[in-house]
Amino acid sequence: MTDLLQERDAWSMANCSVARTLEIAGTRTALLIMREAFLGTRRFDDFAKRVGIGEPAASARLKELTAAGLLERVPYQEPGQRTRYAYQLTEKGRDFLPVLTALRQWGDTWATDEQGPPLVVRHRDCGAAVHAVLRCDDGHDVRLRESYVDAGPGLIRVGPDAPEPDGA
Amino acid sequence: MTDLLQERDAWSMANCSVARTLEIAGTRTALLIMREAFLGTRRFDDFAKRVGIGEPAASARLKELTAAGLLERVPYQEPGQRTRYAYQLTEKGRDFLPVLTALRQWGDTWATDEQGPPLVVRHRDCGAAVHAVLRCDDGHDVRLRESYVDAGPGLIRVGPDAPEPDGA
DNA sequence: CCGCTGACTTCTGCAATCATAAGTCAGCTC
DNA sequence: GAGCTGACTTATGATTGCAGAAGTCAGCGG
Repeated sequence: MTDLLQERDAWSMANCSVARTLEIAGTRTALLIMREAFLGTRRFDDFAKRVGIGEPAASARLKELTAAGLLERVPYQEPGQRTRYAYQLTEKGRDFLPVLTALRQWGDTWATDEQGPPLVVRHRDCGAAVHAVLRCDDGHDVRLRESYVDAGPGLIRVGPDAPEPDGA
Repeated sequence: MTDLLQERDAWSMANCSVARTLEIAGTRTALLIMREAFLGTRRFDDFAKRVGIGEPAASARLKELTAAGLLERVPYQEPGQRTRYAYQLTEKGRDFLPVLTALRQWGDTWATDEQGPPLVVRHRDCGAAVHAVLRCDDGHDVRLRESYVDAGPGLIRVGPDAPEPDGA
């Protein structure tokens, strides 16, 4: 463990990846819409009904997530019906699955009633339950408290010994 | 893949683990405070300053997270100072790390500027970067689109063939 | 070319969230 | 026991988020 945390006040969180992710999809309704998308929902009315939100909220969130590239609007046509549009996950959106898995897993562990979790996600090949786990690039499992924080290339230092503190 | 998703409207999301997690820590400020806690912040003023939020918001969020059991208020005393209280992660709070790791990772991948991510989390033993990955109980890596949704013990069915639809 | 339907959008108003600034409080130092 | 300091709490007002209801719109069927 380095002493990077000792100088915590010396770096800015302006470009924090967690904060940026939350800017894009950090509201309750946006995350629930992403959950629904992973559960196979594709149509506007179904999103609103199944997430349990009003149409204005569904509209705003779907528009934002589409603009951010997590969802895409694709035309489809049922026989004898006019062309309609569905919202489906892009690669960028599908890559969001670990976030939802981690959220679901935490809720399964710490916020479930006696009956247990309502849903179980299983591996297609073997049927075993899927979990989000932490692993390092060397292939080791990383348990809680077995990690430390290091400076990355995008770290912005501020304060006394910083190059040029432009912003706060 | 079962046809569970076909009957999507037949089950309620009242006890959805994702939704429950978001009820507890689903706001932007709560998640950022949890991030700060993992970065080692423990004191009230530091939380407010480093997260970049006002004191009322910090106060409310810390109170909620403490009440929910993710943080605990512990007394400490610096020499020559009166007793003060610090907020530190409980086991329940530490178990939240996969959520933040997944959020950070998505931001690192999809929302970083040219300079790259500001922080890198490394494995204490080997120094390699830590990631959130999906794995099944049989030990297989689960890639995107290699999972399906199954009914869990807590699934609540509603509608025509449901036992007794009490709520909406 | 008219009515119907699913997919939105707009309107209205309420409730929650948040920052700024000012006020309170406890208890160690002196 | 008065002052000081960190840790909050309490106004106040702006902003955002949200629901419900009503309105718009496009295009297929008839």
